[in-house]
Amino acid sequence: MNKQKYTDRQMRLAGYAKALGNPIRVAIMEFLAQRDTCFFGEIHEQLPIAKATASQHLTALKNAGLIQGEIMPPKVKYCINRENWNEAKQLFGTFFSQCECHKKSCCS
Amino acid sequence: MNKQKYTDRQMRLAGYAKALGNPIRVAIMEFLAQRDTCFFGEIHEQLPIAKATASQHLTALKNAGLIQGEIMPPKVKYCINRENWNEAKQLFGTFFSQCECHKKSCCS
DNA sequence: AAAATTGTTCGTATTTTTGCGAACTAAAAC
DNA sequence: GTTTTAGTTCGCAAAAATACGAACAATTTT
Repeated sequence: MNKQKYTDRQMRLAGYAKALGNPIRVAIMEFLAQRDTCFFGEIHEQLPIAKATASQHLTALKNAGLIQGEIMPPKVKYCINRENWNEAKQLFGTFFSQCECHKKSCCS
Repeated sequence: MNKQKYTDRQMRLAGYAKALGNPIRVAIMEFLAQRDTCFFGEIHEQLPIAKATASQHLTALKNAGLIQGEIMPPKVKYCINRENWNEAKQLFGTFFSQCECHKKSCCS
């Protein structure tokens, strides 16, 4: 029974991936990446979903650590969480460089 | 109602991300990346889950396009799908370079 | 031919995700 | 103080993900 549990790094990578595993959330992140200030309303305007649903997706991204919210009554400004974004960037970078699939050596 | 639907690129990125949105599947991909030939049994050996569950996760990765299976009776050999792996690598690379968060300009 | 090996599929149960409208909260504007 | 504005949270329903054991299929071995 040498079943090894996955590592903390794998957990973190999976967590970020899961957060990005939905086209709406990808669109939100890209929208945030392009603009300096993003109020909820601006974000919601771009999306073909109800306000409540948009709020949920933002909460999911926030819980994953990819964004952060700042309350500016009566608005809420969201922005990318730089620290975690960079961690995710690094994790995915390392992940994808594990297999240099242009070489014939990987996968027969 | 200028709600724009997400793009095909965003869909593809989200699809790959969703497939990687689970630590077991991340572990499977990393295991495959390290070895040239991987039979189901070898993969399952590494995982703390039932055979049926492992098979499901492999099917999920295969449906996402990240791996491919080759039947070698009575075994099945899995390997990374190089073409799609490279597409995913490129998609994530582009995605994460959209916001150079070391600059102060992004997110206040 | 019978038995063993190697995985997949089926059936089921539990949990999580997704989405919406309605109700709610908090500050701003009037 | 009442009304607007801007979002969040609640409650619900439907769908998808996760996990397992049992049954099944296909080839190899005996």
